Amino acid sequence: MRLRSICSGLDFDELAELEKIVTRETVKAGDPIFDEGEPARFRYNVTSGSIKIYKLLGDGRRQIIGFLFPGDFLGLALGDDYAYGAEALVGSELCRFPRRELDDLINRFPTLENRLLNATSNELAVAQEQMVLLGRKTAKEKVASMLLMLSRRAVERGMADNPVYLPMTRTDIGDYLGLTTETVSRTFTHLRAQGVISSKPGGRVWLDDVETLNALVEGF
Amino acid sequence: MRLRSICSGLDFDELAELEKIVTRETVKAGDPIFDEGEPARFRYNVTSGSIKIYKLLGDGRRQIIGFLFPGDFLGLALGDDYAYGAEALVGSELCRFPRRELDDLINRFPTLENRLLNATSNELAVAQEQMVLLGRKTAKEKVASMLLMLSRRAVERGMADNPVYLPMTRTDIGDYLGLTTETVSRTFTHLRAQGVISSKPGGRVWLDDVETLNALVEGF
DNA sequence: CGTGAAGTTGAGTATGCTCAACGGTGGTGG
DNA sequence: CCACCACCGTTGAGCATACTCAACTTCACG
Repeated sequence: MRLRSICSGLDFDELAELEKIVTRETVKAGDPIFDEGEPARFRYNVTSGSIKIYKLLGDGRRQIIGFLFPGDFLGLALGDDYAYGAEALVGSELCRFPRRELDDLINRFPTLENRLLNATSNELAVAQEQMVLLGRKTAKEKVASMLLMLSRRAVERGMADNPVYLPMTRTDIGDYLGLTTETVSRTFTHLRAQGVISSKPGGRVWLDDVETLNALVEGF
Repeated sequence: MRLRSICSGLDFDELAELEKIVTRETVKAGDPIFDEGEPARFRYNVTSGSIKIYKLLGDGRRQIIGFLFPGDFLGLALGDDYAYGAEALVGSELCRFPRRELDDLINRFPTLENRLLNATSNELAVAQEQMVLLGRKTAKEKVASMLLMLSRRAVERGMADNPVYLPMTRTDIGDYLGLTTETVSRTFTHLRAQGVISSKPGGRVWLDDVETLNALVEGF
């Protein structure tokens, strides 16, 4: 289970080699995993919890470039240093692979490389979708898109699609959508007033009117 | 030369196989290469010219997710359909590979797959950088970032770094930076008035004060 | 309970958008 | 060859969406 995503479809030899170099790591909510610009000594695979990855500008402005959930990779980028920082949103578990050794394995096992190519292509498509959101959507459309994205990803992990769980703060949501906390808060209030969503404490949001949410995402 | 980027580092057998399935395609300025949502029958490699790739919202809002130059790949994304549309900015040449056949070759030649993984990882890093631009930078910072990006990419292709060539319209620039044409135009005027850049007809822009441009990019 | 962080709401503002007019340029056809 | 026309770029005036600053409330955790 803990190597589910990276390992499924691999044969016995490959799995054994991966087991040899992996280290399990447990982090608490708010713990940094690595910082932007730090030497990239490890690559990771999330096995439980949720992680945010972000980039910073010189004056402290922050852009969250992704939220990661079980099965997602972390630290795959090229280059000697991490291109972004990573921090746990809630208590999480990770598989940690020394970069050198994992890259050697990737070169020796084409199945593994193929798996990584798929994961990276997928991440690229998600990033391109996010560019549309950041460049061309309104605050309401941005929030609607995020809610449906989280719902879709929960389904992918075999969870319920409807009460969406938001483990991140309003500030995190703002830094992900290119908005301020205040605007995020007002937008939630507005969607709630319209009867599109309803929320209960603990960061759970019900999607009451998925039709309207979808229309907001598509931009009609 | 025409297969430079996809082929360098490949051995004779691999090159010969690629030659067997490639078709050369020439397009004029403004010609579409494929549309978003169309079945993805081909993958491409740009050999000359420049291409824009973009995604659309239901009401026509457009986000340009990248400009491609010689050596860049096109249509690599997963899925049966193209996730974005592509159109030539100027007269361009492309190498076209039937998707099935190229994917077979990729599976047979790990060197080729490794090359694609690198290209995709690189594109992902660029996309993440663009998310920071779209979500957190001001109009002036966005334009400065784009100018330096084009300068850097020109150098990568062995061209001069300084007079930057802009083969795209103000509308394209706006759709790339998440701005309107008017704001792009005003920002250029402002940078020109400040003595940071100067421009001559034909879309050539001189970067006169690279220090200031860099400061704008880093966000201090 | 008390404390600090997170969330919400309000008032005023600013950055960038909309609508509009005008000038330049390149391509086309008379 | 030149006149016309469409497209592109620029500039202006007014406006709107989202930001800033600020106060207050709620919540989680000791």
